[in-house]
Amino acid sequence: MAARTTEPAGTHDAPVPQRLLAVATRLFAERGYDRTSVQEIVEAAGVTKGALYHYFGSKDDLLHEVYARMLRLQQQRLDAVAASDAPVEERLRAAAADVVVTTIENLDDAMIFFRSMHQLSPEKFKQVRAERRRYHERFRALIEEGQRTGVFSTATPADLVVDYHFGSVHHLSTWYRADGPLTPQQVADHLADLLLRALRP
Amino acid sequence: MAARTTEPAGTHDAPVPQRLLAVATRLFAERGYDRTSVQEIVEAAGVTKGALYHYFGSKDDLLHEVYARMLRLQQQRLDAVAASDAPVEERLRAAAADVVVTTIENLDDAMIFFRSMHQLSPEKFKQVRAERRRYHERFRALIEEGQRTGVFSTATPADLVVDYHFGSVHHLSTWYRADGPLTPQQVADHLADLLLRALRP
Amino acid sequence: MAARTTEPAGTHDAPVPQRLLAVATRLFAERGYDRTSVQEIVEAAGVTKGALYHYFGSKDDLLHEVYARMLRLQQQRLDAVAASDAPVEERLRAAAADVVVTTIENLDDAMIFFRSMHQLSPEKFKQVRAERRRYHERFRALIEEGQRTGVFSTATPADLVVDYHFGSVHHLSTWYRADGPLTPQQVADHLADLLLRALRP
Amino acid sequence: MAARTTEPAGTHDAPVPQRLLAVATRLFAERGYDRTSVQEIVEAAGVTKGALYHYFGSKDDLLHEVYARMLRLQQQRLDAVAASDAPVEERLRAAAADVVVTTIENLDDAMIFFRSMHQLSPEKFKQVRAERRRYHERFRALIEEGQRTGVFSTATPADLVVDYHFGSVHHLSTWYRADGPLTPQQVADHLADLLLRALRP
DNA sequence: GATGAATGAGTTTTCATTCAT
DNA sequence: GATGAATGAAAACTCATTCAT
Repeated sequence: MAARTTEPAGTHDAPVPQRLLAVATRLFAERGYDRTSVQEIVEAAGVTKGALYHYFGSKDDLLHEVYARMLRLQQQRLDAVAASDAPVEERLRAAAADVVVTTIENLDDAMIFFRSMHQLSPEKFKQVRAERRRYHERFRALIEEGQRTGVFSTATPADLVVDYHFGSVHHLSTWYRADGPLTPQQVADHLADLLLRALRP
Repeated sequence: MAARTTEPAGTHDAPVPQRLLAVATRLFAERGYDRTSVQEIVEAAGVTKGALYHYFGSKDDLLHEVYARMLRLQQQRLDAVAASDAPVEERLRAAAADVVVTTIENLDDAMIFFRSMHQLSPEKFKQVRAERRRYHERFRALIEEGQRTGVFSTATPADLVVDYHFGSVHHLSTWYRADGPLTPQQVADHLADLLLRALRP
Repeated sequence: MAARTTEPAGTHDAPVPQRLLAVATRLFAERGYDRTSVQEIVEAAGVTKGALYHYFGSKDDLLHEVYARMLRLQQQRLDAVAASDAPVEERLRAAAADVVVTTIENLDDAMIFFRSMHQLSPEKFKQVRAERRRYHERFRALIEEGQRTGVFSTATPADLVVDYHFGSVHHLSTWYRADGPLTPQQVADHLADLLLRALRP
Repeated sequence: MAARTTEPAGTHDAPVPQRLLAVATRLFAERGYDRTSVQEIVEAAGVTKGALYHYFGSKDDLLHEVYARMLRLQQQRLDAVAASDAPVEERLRAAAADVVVTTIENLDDAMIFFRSMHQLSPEKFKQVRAERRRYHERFRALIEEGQRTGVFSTATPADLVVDYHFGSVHHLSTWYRADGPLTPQQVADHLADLLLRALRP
């Protein structure tokens, strides 16, 4: 927490590629991918276009990098939570809350994730979707486990439950404001609670 | 319902403005607003650029029209449902399910709605957001009514519950496929059920 | 002949597409296709880039148009000459001389033809090559006719004779100068004569 | 001849400058000078840009080197042939055939020679043209000698005869295929024969 | 009402070359 | 000898919009 003040890491005098990525993330979140020009990115990062293309093959690569970073982070956190030996409802609650906190803490990435995915090149899009699906499946497995063991209601297909919850995660970037009344953890607890309550038998 | 076969209304030989709007809706949903050129729209509609600019002041106007149509439709349906004198849980269930069905039946509009809102000009954006807020408030009022009368749990702020549910509605355009296993009504029933179950005291 | 002074037709205030084509032809011949920028073309033609792309789909299209014009002209002249009922050696001599005169009279086109063919897009390249082949075959048929009837020597395959002659035509753009000692017709007569002498039995 | 298998000399692990030159020759012939980037050359040669600029002052230098190599080779072969004391028609036949064989054996160089000459810097262009002219003059001297001594017809200026023959040599890179029906020597014999037949008094 | 030629500022990307290490 | 990061100018092409007809 000490070093982190207002600007995202890597904005000041970090190595060029990191600086470019940090700046691009901010701009993509602010104005959208298509409305952010390469020119704006390099100006904000204080380098030339040549430098950008030295490190990234295309504007699309920059976007993909944002996704890769996010996917890596989320998969790794979910794996950690799901592997604990707590009861399944606690594992699900932890996972559901954790993805909310992580999303809020990286709200720029999240906004880009949900809004600009279809602007990736088709092949990169496929790749991201595949990784995303793996993530969803891990999450769904928790719900199915609870349904099998009678802890959760089977009234709703697990698939749909997953989409229900991730819809609300997705939506966070639309309404959550850091200066609002609730801390990330409070929001996370509420949303996880809603999920668990909906699953009561 | 009778007339709806395969093509969206207004594609064939409807009056020019409707035809333009229908074509633009499809293209915006398919490739995104920024990636759809005015040229593509007029070609697909079989008219010239001059004709488009005769009826619409700008490309942005076309997008705004999509929003206006959707907002009008949803507000009107919610008003109808909320005004009934059924018990509050039934009114909420009906409203929650109805917005799902309506969204699925206008999935192109919905996709555009959630994905391209920030591409509206600032003033139109504000206008749309304001109408959207009114809609949410109406919906929230139902939840608050249930909470006041003890029918719904007060564990979660009504605000958050609304966002929870609309997150899942928003998300529909990401995963719902017409050729999937569930009909729009079945999805709607499940999602409304999840909401009501989460609200059980 | 009256109107033709120094500038190629269509340079002054001809319709925009013709003007663009005339200017592009000159520049492509002067500096080569790759070294001629679209910017230079539109500046020389006194229009904007948008106008160019209104009429031509790409820079490549402009190049293709030069080829199409040249191919049309040559094929039509060869057809006329070959269809006469003069003895075969006279028809061959006329064809051989005519292609030289035509080439010299359109030396810019010819230079582009031989130097920039491989810079066409692959599909257009194939198309041009196919038309070119038809032309060569028509020419070869004359030689084969003479060989069959004993007028020409059969020492050399007709194929090779065609390539021999067209090599020299191709080469014209490398060495011929309008201010040199020989008129186009004189050069044509000499080259046709060399061909006919080489074919004496 | 013994060592020549499939790859051009200097491709495998020859010293860096030779490797660069071999790779550049292949790429220039394949895609043309302007369409070959320095990056592609160094990648194909397995070295870095720095290395290239260590040995060659510019991309243009690389092209010039191809020309210098070709010109050295041809001049030296013509000198050898022309210096023999055989009758002039035999010397001319030998020279005419030899340049064909040499060109076919170095078809990449030949293609670059005729197609990319005007892409040299002006000063190098002049230099190459001057050497080329010397070569042509040596060749023309043979024809003039034959004309003076009555062995060759004087119907055509010697100049034009030279251009006629070199046109066909130039043209080889356009049509000759190693897997075609004729060996290089057969092609050479035919073309030399055509030249000699055309020169019969 | 409607056309389509034309604009001009914009887009992403490429590239030969340099230079501190 | 050799590296590879960085430059800066230029490349082809796109696009929403306007306007004389």
